[in-house]
Amino acid sequence: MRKLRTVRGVNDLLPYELHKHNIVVNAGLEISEKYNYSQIEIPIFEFSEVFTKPLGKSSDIVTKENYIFKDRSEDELMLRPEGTSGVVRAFLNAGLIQDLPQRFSYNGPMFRYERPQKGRLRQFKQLGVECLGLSSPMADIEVMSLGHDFLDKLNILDKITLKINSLGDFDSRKNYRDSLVNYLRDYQSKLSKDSLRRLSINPLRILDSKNEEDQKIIQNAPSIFEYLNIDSKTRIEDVCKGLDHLNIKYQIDKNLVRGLDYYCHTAFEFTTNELGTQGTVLAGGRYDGLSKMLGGPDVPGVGWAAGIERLALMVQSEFVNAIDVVLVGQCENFNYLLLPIMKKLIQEGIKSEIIYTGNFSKKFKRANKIKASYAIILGKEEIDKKVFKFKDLTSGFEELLNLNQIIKKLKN
RNA sequence: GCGGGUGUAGCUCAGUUGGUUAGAGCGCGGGUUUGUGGUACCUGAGGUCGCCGGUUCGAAGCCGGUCACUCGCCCCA
Repeated sequence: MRKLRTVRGVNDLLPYELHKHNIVVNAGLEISEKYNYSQIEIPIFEFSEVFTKPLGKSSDIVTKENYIFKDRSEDELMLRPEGTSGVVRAFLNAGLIQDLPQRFSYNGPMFRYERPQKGRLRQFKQLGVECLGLSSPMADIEVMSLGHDFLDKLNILDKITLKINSLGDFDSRKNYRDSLVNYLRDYQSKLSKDSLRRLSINPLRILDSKNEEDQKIIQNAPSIFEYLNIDSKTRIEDVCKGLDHLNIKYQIDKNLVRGLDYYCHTAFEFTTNELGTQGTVLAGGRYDGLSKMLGGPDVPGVGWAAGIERLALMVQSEFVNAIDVVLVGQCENFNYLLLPIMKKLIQEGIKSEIIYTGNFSKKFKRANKIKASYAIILGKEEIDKKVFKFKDLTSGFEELLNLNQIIKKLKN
């Protein structure tokens, strides 16, 4: 038979892998809930505008990485490449603007048509939080603290660095952008091909170029901090102050830029160097203009998204699928007698499996393989005496007991 | 979209300058064991050598193409 395969960059998740994903998701949802972020679920695809308007025409996510298609009614739809736009759209649709602030958490698959790499897939999962309706820098600090606690819960904080920057408000950013472009124009001949392209599309991106020549040029480039107006400047100072109060370590990275148009002011990334080039594990920032871009009223917002696959790669945890007890009968007919026994055990919260086939030898081999702790054995002798043989598979000790006695022992 | 590396059994990998029937370990099945597992021994199954084409008397190994994986770039979580 010819092997069927999955679509490139779209992977199966087998139990031992899903196990780590679940650790990540559960930790994220739990800590979010404690911070009073309520779980929300939004569609996996939307009208394309939901994403194209906020993300910006210059972003690759919109121009070349999208999964766009038309449905039977000729509506142009898009598989979601990220979560924030959809959450804000849902928030606006539900009229929750009447009841601010709103705090949401979400998790689920996102889709980007990219070249797959380690920690980067075409269908990948994100877990994120959004805090809507608070313009105070306190909200920025809050979501970063939440992200920090999340990574702490996963026991990977020692491998993580938090980098923050301010992109300023719209005016500051515009002024800075102009002066940066002005500066870079003088070096046009020396800039890398990629950066040259970015010069007209998204000049801020040149700041985090990995090209060595570019790096040299950038070193003497004007800094965003020189162009922050008072409001923007105090904001980033307040954010730093808050992090200090929480004893959260961070680095100011003036070259940290966000790729998506809707970001402003605070931008941050939790990164690791354990995952090769895909080091960003949780990232976000403030997006005060997003709601307006979607056609809604001005609503300030701040949030982040974390890559579940990337975090799962860092989590240390082995998948052990052990079982409390197996039930083995002497012959196939006894399986019927074992069914209600298994049901009872399961009702008592005891993980059980009847081993249906094979002779005793085979059944015990399987019991061993699936890491069973105990076996309940039912043969002719036991039926005559109206008991079960209960075996401790670690010690090999066997005794004749009735079901209630067995349950008592198993629950100890 | 661009560049590098890789592709042999379920998994990890050998396979000499191209040579006849492609191997190992682990795992899997059967047995030694007709009421008892782990250990040990015996034994068996499992391969279009990613795919297509070319060179050759002969290709797992060489050449071209293609697909997939992987690392980096772009981009991003």
